[in-house]
Amino acid sequence: MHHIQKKIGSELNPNVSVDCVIFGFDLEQLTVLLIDRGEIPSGSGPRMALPGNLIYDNENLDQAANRVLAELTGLENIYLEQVGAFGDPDRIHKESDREWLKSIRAEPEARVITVAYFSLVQMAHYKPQASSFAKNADWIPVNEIKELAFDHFEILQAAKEKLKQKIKIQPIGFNLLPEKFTLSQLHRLYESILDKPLDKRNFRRKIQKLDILSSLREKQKGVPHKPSLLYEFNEEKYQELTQTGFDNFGF
Amino acid sequence: MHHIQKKIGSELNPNVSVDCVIFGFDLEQLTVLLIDRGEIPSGSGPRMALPGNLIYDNENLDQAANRVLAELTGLENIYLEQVGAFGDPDRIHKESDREWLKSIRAEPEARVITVAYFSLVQMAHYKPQASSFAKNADWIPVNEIKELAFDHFEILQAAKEKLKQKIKIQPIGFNLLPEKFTLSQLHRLYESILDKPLDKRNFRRKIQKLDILSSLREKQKGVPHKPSLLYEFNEEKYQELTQTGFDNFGF
DNA sequence: AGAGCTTTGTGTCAATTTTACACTATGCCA
DNA sequence: TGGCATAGTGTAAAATTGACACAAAGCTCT
Repeated sequence: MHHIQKKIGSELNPNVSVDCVIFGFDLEQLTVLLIDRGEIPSGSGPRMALPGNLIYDNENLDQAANRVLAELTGLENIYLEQVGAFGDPDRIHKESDREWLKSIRAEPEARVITVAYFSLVQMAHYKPQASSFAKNADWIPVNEIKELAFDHFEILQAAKEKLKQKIKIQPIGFNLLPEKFTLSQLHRLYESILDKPLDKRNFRRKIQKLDILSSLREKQKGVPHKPSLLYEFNEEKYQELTQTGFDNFGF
Repeated sequence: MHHIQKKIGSELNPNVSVDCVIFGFDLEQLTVLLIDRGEIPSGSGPRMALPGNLIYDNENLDQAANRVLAELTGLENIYLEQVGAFGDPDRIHKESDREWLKSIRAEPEARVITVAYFSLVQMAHYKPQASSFAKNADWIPVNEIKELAFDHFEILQAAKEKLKQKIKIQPIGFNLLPEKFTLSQLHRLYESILDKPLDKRNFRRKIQKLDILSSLREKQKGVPHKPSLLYEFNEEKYQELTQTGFDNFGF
């Protein structure tokens, strides 16, 4: 991202990049923040790609991922987790990709391995930054994504799977919801991530039994139907729960 | 590993290495194959390290991990799974580490990120290769490992955790056992990996209900107690099981 | 004001799974 | 033959899961 000033005394490492799968939830379905690389000169490859960049030699991988995220979204201190490293020697092959890579200061001929992360953000908090990328960034429902540039589709699949496994073990889903949310929204979220229907009553029962939600004395307003009670995630109660060795939400 | 001939047309990538956490099971506890780097000139750091090496520019990460594994153990086609990428810019700091790195052709000053894998091998299959490393390689019980060179201890922890999670979802433990094994051995294995006691009768019931073992009409011999029946893992039955969408062993 | 629409919120019962727990059987060894 | 060590087995109570249907609340439209 050429608008970012190069840090003094640091160099881009030509061999290692990070890519971020930034998940959001529009209260209906799971979405991912993708970048439209625009019309590509000679290429016919997919236009959409995950945000990412080369790392600097003086930052660690987590820092690099946080940086990429912040440059694009302006968000800091958000949930971020490594998915893994990807990198076939021939992962870059299209002429169009080379052009693109030059634009982010990568050397098109270099063999690059990329470390993928996924992050969970509240879509409402997202404010596109004035970077060259953010202009072309957009939330796309995961289920509508059929292909991506480079090996990004493969990375997306791995990120979805990791998220799926992780949410069975930790209640990280709250990072995707507003502070105040309804049980129905939480229900939809779990269905989206686990990619299967969950019985409404059984879901509610299970969640309530965990006792990690605070019920607010507050209702939805302005909805054209019976308004729902609002809830908040209760970090303290969750900490108590984990201290008992609990690590299985049973989904 | 300087005894390995450099592949024609390939170069070592100075920025990316792989490290392998090679798990074994001595029928009592979980062990890891570590390399003793020997007396270190000026250093006081830990002598033991995970096997690993830089990657070649013409191999992918999985291939590199398989290569490291084969160079050390002579084993091929064994269970291997990525743990993740590690790499603080300052992960190498000791003078002694620099000497060591030179010996594996790494550039001591370069910033290296490493991609960690874990693999599961039958200890009985392990035959040390005639490499400079294998002479000093040895199986160490995981619970006795208190420190390792570089950031390898952190990697080991991550590998243990990954193995723990994975075995709750897939019956990969069989890779650590001989073809024929007893239920008690399997029981001990699960206890070692999950790091908690499991009730004997409940464990046996659960495993048997899965119906992925073939009972052999054969008993242990030469043991100074009642001999146990021997079992084999039944790959076909496991495939049937997974085709029902099964992905939770309930541990 | 009332009818209709949409989503919320709730309980029970049967089936399954989990947990806790102790004694007999078998083969080796001394 | 007695002692030792581990294998192998069953049950009952408690907890969890899965399937399932209808009344309540607020909005909208007429």
